[in-house]
Amino acid sequence: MRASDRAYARLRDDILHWHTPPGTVFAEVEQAERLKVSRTPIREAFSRLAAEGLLVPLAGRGLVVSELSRETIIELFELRIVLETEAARLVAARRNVDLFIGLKEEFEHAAELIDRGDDLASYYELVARLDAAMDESVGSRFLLGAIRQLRPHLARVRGLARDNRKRLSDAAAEHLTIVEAIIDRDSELAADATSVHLKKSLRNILESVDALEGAAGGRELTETKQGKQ
Amino acid sequence: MRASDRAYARLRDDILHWHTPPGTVFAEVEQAERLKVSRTPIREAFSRLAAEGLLVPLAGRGLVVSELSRETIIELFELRIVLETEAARLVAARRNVDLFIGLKEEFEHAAELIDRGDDLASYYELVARLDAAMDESVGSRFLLGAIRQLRPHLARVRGLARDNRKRLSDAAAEHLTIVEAIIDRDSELAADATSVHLKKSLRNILESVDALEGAAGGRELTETKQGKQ
DNA sequence: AGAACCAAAGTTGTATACATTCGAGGTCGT
DNA sequence: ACGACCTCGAATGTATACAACTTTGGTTCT
Repeated sequence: MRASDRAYARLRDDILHWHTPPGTVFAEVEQAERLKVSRTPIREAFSRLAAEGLLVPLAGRGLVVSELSRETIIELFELRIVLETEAARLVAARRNVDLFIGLKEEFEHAAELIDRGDDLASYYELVARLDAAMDESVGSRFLLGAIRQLRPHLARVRGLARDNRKRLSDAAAEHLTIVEAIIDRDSELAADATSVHLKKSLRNILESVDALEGAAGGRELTETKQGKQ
Repeated sequence: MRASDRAYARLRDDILHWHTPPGTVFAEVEQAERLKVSRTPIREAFSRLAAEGLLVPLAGRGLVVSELSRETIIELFELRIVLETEAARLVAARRNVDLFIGLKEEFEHAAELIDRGDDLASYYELVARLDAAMDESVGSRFLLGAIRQLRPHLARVRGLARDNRKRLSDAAAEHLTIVEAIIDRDSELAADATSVHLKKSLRNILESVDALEGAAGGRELTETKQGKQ
C-alpha cells in the first residue's frame, strides 16, 4: 500500500470520526512528521481530501477541516434525495434483481435484530451492503460518482446523530419497503419510498443536532479554533 | 500563476478540444518535458484531471484520456437532466431574480443574432452567462458541485456535436422559456422547460454522433490506441 | 511449440533541498 | 493613538535524485 493511501485513509478517518473537528487546521510538514512520511504523500492526501470537500485550502496557512452546519446538512440531504431517488428508480427498472432477494430476507429480520440490541453494528453493516448492491446495479457511472461524492460528508453527519432504537427500527421498515419495491420492479414506489426514508432520516438528524446545540454539552458544530474564513 | 495550474489548464484544453482524443496515453516525464516543468506540477495536474474523470489511471503505463461513447453521453445527460431541473426549480423559487431580467432581453434578441450568423460565439457566451447566473443563484453548494463536475465532460461532448443554425435558434427559444419561468417564479415550469431543453439537446447531439459514426469520416469516438482496460 | 520465468526498461512513488509566496507582527511615520 | 509599510517567518510550490513496482519482451525449460 502506498504511503499516500495510508495518509489519506488516516486523515479521512480522523475527520469522519470527529477526532479533528471542523476548523482544525492542517499543515503539510506537521502531518508529515506525525505520520512519519515525507511531504509528498501528504500533499497527495490533502489534494484528495480537498477534492472531496472535507478540507478547504487556506491561503498561506494550510488546509482547514470544512464546517458542517445545520444548513450544510440540509443542502447535503436535498441533493442526496434527488440522487438516491433517481438511483432507486433506475435500479428498480433493471432486469436483474437477484442481488436484492437475499437483502429482503435480512431486512425482514432486522427488526428483531435491532430489538435484541446487542449488535447494532451488524445492522449498519447490512445497510452498507444495500448501498453496495445499489451501487452495483445503478448502471450510470456519473450518477454513481455523484452519490459517492456525498458519502464522506454523510459519514461525518452520522457522527452527529444519536442512534435511538425507535428510529433504527423505523428505518429498517423503510429499507424493507425500498427493497421490496425494487424486487417488484416498481420504480415509482422505490423512488417514493427512498424519498420518505431520507426525509425521515434528515428530520431525525436535525433533531439530534438541535438537541446538541441546545444543550451545548455535546460536540460543537462550529468550532472557534478557526482563525478566519 | 502556478506551474501546476498552467499544466492543468493546458492538458484540460487539449482534452476538451479533442487535440488528444480518448485513448491517448499520458506519462509524467513526457508531459513534463513538453510543458517545460518538472514532474511535480504535472502530477498535480494529472490528479486533478483524474478526479474529474477526464483521465483514467493505467497501472504502470500512465494515464489515458477517458472514452466518450454514445452510452456515456446518454448517462451524462441522464444525470444532467436530474441536476439541472432541480437547479432550475431552486433558482425559480428564489427571492432575487434581478440577475435574470437582463438575460431575458438578451435571449429575446438571440434569434436574430443567430440568424445574422456572423457571431455565433457571442451566443455561446450568452449561454455561459446564463449558466453563471444559475450557479450564483442555486444556493446549494453540493448541487452546484455536482453540476460543475459534469461541465468538463459536457464541454467535450460539445466538440462532437455539429452546430446547425436551426437547433441553435430552437435552443434560444427554450432558454428564453426557462429564463421567463424563473422571473415568474414558476418552479415547475422552469424545471420542465429545462428538461425539454436538455432532452432536445441530447437528441441533437446523438444525431450528430450517429452521423459521424456512420460516415466514419469524422473523428472517432472510440480510439484503438488504448492498450487495455 | 507452448508456457513459465526472468530480466530490463519505463513507469509511478517517495524523499528532500531549494524557491516563492503569503500572512502576522512589529515598527516607523503621521 | 492609528495607519501604512516593512521585515521576518512559516507555509506551500517546484525541481530533482532515488526507490519500488509493473509491464513487456525475450529466453529457457519442458
